[in-house]
Order: sequence, then structure tokens, then C-alpha cells
Amino acid sequence: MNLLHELNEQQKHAVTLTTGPVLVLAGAGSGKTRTITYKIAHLIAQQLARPEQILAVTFTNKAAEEMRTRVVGLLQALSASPLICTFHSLAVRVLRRHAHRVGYRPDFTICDTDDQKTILRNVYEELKLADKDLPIRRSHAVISRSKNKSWGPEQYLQRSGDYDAEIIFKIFLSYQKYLEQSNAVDFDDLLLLTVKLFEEHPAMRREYSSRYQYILIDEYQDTNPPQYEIVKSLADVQQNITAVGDEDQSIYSFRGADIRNILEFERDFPGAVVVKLEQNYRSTSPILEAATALVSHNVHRKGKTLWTENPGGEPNEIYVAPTPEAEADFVCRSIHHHLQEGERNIAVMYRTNFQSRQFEEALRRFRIPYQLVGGVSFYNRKEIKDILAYLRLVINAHDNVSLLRVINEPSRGIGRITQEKLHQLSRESGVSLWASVQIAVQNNLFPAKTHLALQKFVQIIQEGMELLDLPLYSVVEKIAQASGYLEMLKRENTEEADNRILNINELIAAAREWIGTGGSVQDFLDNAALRSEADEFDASAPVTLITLHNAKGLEFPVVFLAGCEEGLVPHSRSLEEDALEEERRLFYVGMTRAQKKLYFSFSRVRRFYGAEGPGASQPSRFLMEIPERLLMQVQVPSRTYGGSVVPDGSFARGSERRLHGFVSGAMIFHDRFGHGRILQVEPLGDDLKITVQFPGLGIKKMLQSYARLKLV
DNA sequence: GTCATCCTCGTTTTT
DNA sequence: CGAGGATGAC
Repeated sequence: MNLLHELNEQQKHAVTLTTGPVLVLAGAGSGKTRTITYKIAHLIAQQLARPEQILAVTFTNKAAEEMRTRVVGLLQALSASPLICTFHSLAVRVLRRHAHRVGYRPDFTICDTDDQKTILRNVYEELKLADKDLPIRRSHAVISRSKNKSWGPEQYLQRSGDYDAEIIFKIFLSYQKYLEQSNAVDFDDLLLLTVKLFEEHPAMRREYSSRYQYILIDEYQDTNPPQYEIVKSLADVQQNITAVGDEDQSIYSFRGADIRNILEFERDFPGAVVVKLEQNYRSTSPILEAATALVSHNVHRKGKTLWTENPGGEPNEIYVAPTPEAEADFVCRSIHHHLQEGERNIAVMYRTNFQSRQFEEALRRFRIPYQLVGGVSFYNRKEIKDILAYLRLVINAHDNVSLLRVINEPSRGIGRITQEKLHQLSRESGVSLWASVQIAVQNNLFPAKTHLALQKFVQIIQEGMELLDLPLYSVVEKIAQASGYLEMLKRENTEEADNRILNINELIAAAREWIGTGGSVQDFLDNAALRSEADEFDASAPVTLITLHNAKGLEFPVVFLAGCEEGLVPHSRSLEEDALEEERRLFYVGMTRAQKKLYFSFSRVRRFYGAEGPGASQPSRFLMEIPERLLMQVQVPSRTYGGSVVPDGSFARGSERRLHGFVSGAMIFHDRFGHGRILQVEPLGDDLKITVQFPGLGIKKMLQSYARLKLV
């Protein structure tokens, strides 16, 4: 079977290098994932490796799934399958077998962000700290960032230089202790414990690195230090590692991703062969040229030259909207147009999640169906997490985090005070909360009402434990019943509660399907915990709303990059030099998702927290970095705007802010270049109607003329 | 201990 | 504007 004829020379080269380390530096749209996929297929087809000797690590579950299907597609008959997974799911797999070697029981629970914050709240209580002195979100962020750099509490204290490092150090310590006592791990621990396992148990390292003869890593530029350590360990014995990445698409440094991993691959893996993939198969040339021009403003890159055989193509358009509503309106109208032309996959991308709302509302108004990627995913909904917490407790009652989540959900009279006392009890006697509850019940430590409530709770969980022999879905069903959760929702009798009931039913259905996979209850829970929002992406949806981060690895014929404003992209919190380059890469990632047509849009006015920003927003500097010849302004020959101005044409005090951006822009336009024409200025009560005509000036000049104006 | 209401404060990006 | 915490009435 010859799979290689479908590849170009460089891709073929990368695929046929079957021993030793290989670094594939691949530009956007150059087929890097395809190269890995073919390499897996090639190794199997040529009998260079058995499928189970191959391990491929991707960035998201979705990508893993896709790669799996593609491999199966290339090799019709597969007796076994290669392991294709994410770092985190790999870690879970390893740790479920060997947790005891690093101090955990194999039934450890995985905490998500919410759970982490619950734990931190308890730590705060123990250390007598208040959220307003040091916001939990901050300690959470600091702890996670440290772990992403492979720092424990001590290293953090020594190396961070934070002014409040000492107190965070204490929080960090207690947090970690709490996790250990609950036999729980957070996302970061999954990686760290795996590293620890390989470090402290050379036998484990040997076992895994000889089990997998070939290691393939996708999106290598996004690996952080613990992931890097895992890669090193796994490639230890055979050194048959293929890493595929693009330094221009490194956008996860906030999660500890270290671009050095890719820049220093050749030093880390001596004898590495470097292959560059520079032909882009995705985008037409206006898109590719603009993207290339943009990213060439970055200093920290190896640099490569992308080229395409798709000449011509539509010009990139910019639309400047007076308000976010107008921006959404424009996007919807254009989407409508493209849909009518028969386009099937259109994406609207933005920097921050909150921007999705304006587009959702507009799309609904236009009755255009869409999918939102990100936001609150199914497994993140409260009702789902609650029911799953019950399920976790039934498997492992000592899981404090889950216990706290549902001990009073639905409320059964075990409030804050009781919970605090239980905590105290558990700290004093060094046992789990579940054990404390039982001690309390046995020794009658609480008033009659509370006592009964606790008894009832114990009973619910114990009954659940007895059900575990039943099929998973009926366990879930019975738990939803016995806990009183369904009843609570029914009694609420609102549309929202009904929706929640539907969601629970959907969970039961998912549990029913799970039986078919042959996985255990534990696997079911692991899967739920590691499922990310981006995994729910449906490639066939006509319109997709998505953040720039989530869009990585995807492609769409038509892309709208919305909110191209200073402060949004680049985000106001990333204006220092390094962070700025990352923002530029993020923008680059967005641009290079487009196959045929790329739009930029931004709004003169931006609302934060429901109120307007302090002045007109300025166009993103990234727009300015794109050569003018590659940009075209959407034709809006004349527009009518309304706003508050006093009759003589000057702006009323207090009202100028609202319309500051475009009104002032129109005026300076007139001033500075002498071409702009204010067609009409008519008072309308307290309002003023201004009609402006935009002639064909250079687009950047015009964007800037708006932005630079100061209103007097 | 619970529920309702008021208030505060904050939005980067994610496994 | 909205979520989630803090406060106060039962």
C-alpha cells in the first residue's frame, strides 16, 4: 500500500524518517497534522511498528478523535489501535495504574477549576484569610501558573518575587495538603505526578518508553515544562520522536507553554532532523500574504516563508462600526449573503468570550442558526456536575470536594455552620469529611434536626454504593432520584429547571451509551472531567462563534475577526513586549484559519460592564501592520448617525462620550485631509443627526484619523 | 439554617 | 450587565 503519493516532498521526507528525532516546523495550513497522521499509518503499513507501540499526543480530545478516525480511514483493517490522546488523558491513564507510587490511591478524583476554588475557600477559612484581602482568583491563578512551570510551593517562594509570595506560599502549601488528604488532584497535578512517577521510578520510565516505540507530538510549541519532561521520559529509550509545531502559533504561554521547547529541540534531541513545511494549502494569497506580513513583525521567531499555489482570491475587508450592535449587524448581513451563496462553514472569532453575546443576539434576530464553542459546556453545567459529584462520592466517599459540593444540594439543612464544624472535626482527627460525618452521627454531635439531615445524607450515599453493580445509567438515574435532586427541580417548575431536568436525562442517556464502550464508571468520570469546551465543536455547523484560542487547528472558508481594537487584540493586559508578540501570533492564528475570505471589523464604541469605555476605541495596531494594498474598506457610501449635540454643532457636555468616536472622527477627517464631507448636521431636540460621507482615502489613514482625534 | 435582596466587583486566553 | 458574595429578616 502506498500512502505517500498524496504527500508533497517535504511531508514525504518527514514521514519516511522512521528512526531518530524529527522536528517538523510547519506553517499554518501546511498539513502538519496530516503529516503525523500519515506517519502513523506509514509505520503500521510498513510494519515498522505495531499499532500499540505508537503514541500520538494531541492538544485537544477533539483533535485526537479526528486523528484516530483519519488513521483508521487510511488503514482499513486495524486489529489494534495506536494510542492517540492528550497529555492529560495520558497522565490519567498512567496514574490510574500507578498512583500508589506517588502517594495517591488509584481512585483519586480530578478537580476542575470550580473544585479548586472550593478547596481554596476552605483553605482561606483555615488560614483566616478573606477573599477581599487576596482574591481567590488570584491565588488560584498564581498556584496554577507555578505548577505549569513545574514549581512546587517552595520553588514558588524562592523564585516568584511576588510581593505577597509568603502568604501565597502558605495558601499553596495548605491547598496541596488538602488535595492530598482528599486523594484529589487538579489538572496540573496530573502532569506533575506523572513527571514525578517517571523521575522517581526509573523502572516506570523504562517500561513506558519501551512500550511506545514511536512518539508523535502535535502542536509542540504549546508544551509546558511538565509536558516537556513527560515527552523526554517517553522518548528516553528509543528516541523515535516526531514533534510537529509552529513557533508562530504559540499562544499558550499563560499556561506555561514554553517556546524554547521548540527552538531548542535540536539541542534536546541530538541528531534531530529538521523538516520545514512551507507550502500552504489552505488560504488564498491575499489572506496568506496579510498574515505573513503581520507575523513578520515578531522578533522572536525562526522564520519561514509560506507560499501558496492558490493565486488570486478575494481581498480582505475591513468594516468600521459605530457601535457593537452595528458591528454584529454587519457581520450577520454578510453571513447571510455568504450562506445564500452556498457557503457552509463560516466563523466569527473574537479575543474574549464576552464578545460572543452581541453576535449571539444578532444571529438570533436574523434567525441564523449557529454554534457557540466555549462558554459553559455540557459537563460544566451545575446540575451535571452535581449529579456527577454524587456519583463520585458513591465510588469514593472520602472525596471531600464532591462531598462539599452536594452535602447541601438540594438543601437539606446542612448549612455553613455545620459544614464548618465538620471541617474542624476532620482537621482535628485527620480524617475525611465523610468519616467526620459518620463520627458526628454516631456520637450525636449535632442537634436533632441536623443529626437527622446528616443521617439522611449518609443513607443516600450508602444506598448509592449498594447500587454499583447495576448498569451505570440506572445508577445515575437512581442517584438523581434518591438525592432529591430531580424532585427539587420539579418543584421549582420554571423553564430553567425543566431544562436542567432535560440535561440530567441527557446525562443518563450518555451513561447508557457509555456501556457500549466497555469503559468503567471511573473512565466515565475521567472522560467527563477532561472533556473541554472545544471538544464539542461540530465541523458541519453553518456558523461558528469561537475565541481565537479555540480556533487553533480549525479552518473555515469565511472568517470574521471581530473586535479588532486596541485593548481587545492586543488585549490591554498584554502590552509588554513578549506578551505583545503572543497577541500578534494569536491574531495570526485567527487570520490563517480563513480559506477564501477574511473580514476584519471593529467598533468605535465598546461597552465594558454594561457601560461605555472612556473614549473612542482605536483600531488594532495589528491592522496597521498589514500592507495597505491587502486591505479594502467595506463600501459604506454614507451613513446616518444619531447622538446628543447642542444645536450650534458643538458637543453638549456629558453627551460627547457616547458618540465621541465616530462623530469626532468624521470631523477630523474633514480637517486633516480636506476630503471628508459632513453632508448634514441637523439638530433633533437634544439629539443631533450627522450624516457623513467617506470618500476613497487610504484606509489606514482613515482608521487612524478617527483614532487620533481628541475632542475639545 | 434558609431565603431574599442588595451590593460589589470584575472579563484574557484553557487542559 | 451579570455572577456571586455579604447582609438581614424570618
